[in-house]
Amino acid sequence: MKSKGILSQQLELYFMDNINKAILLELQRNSRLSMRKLAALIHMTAPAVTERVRRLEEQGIITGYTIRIDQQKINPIIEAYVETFMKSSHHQEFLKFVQAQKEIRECHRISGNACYLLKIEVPDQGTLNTFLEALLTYANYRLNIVIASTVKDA
Amino acid sequence: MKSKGILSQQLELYFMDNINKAILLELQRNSRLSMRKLAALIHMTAPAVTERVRRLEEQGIITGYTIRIDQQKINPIIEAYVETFMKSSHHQEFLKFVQAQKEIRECHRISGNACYLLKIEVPDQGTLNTFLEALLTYANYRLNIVIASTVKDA
DNA sequence: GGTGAAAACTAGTCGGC
DNA sequence: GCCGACTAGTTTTCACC
Repeated sequence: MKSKGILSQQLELYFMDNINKAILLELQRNSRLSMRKLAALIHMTAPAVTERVRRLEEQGIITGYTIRIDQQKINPIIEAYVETFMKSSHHQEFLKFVQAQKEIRECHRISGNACYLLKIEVPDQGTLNTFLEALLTYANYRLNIVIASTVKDA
Repeated sequence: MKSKGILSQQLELYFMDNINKAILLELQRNSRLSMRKLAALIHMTAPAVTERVRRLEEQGIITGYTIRIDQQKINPIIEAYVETFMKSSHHQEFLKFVQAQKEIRECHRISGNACYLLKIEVPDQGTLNTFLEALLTYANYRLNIVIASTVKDA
């Protein structure tokens, strides 16, 4: 086994050829594929593809195997994007608030008008109201309720 | 086997007990679990859990098995949320534009100030510029570039 | 919904290219 | 870095309770 210098190790770290791209694409479409079937899809053998998948995991490119769930079928929710304008510069406290509030699904620090863009999900208007009152402690906001969405698959 | 009336069939359609919730949670954490291991985790037997998963798929609650990918490691991108203000009411044409532009990852019709909130991903500033010029045909916009993000797991 | 066994499939390893 | 074959173990899928 050949030893490698630091540089080549780093270059290799995020090396991404067409085969790896194909692997990611197929696993994204169906993560339950066995290594054999995956190998067949990309015209390779199981051991080779297994090793590549192992590396993709090791490098943190594949960060998990999960399912897509139709949340709306389970319990309908109200989605909203909330632009927040910090009242003071207590960002640390605000970020703690973000972590604590389960209604907040995403928090994006953005340039431009607002300080943060929050994506929230609440079961009903009452919960929304409570949440917004809590938010007011930290920031003024502009509420954008989602009426319809199109999300493209990766 | 007891026959069921139309009503009970419909009620059953989205029936979601704690066991099904547990199944979804575990599969969300690891979709490659075998039915056996999944069954062990939720204190059931494999055939029982297999049947439940089959139904969850059939009902469209589980819509796919996929992987989480660290996109930033593969090719760093600029993410932005773009609020758009329609110049005219040609929504149909705009929605065609949304479908056609691969830079647009999500499109949310929202109440409030803007008409739509777009989430876009571009590889560089040049692409961003080209995209925004194309967008200007349909709408005025407010650009919010993402500096940092926290996304919570479902 | 549980059980047990048969049939099918799987990941992992090996020498060789 | 990849292949093909082999093996030991695991998984799914039944019929039946």
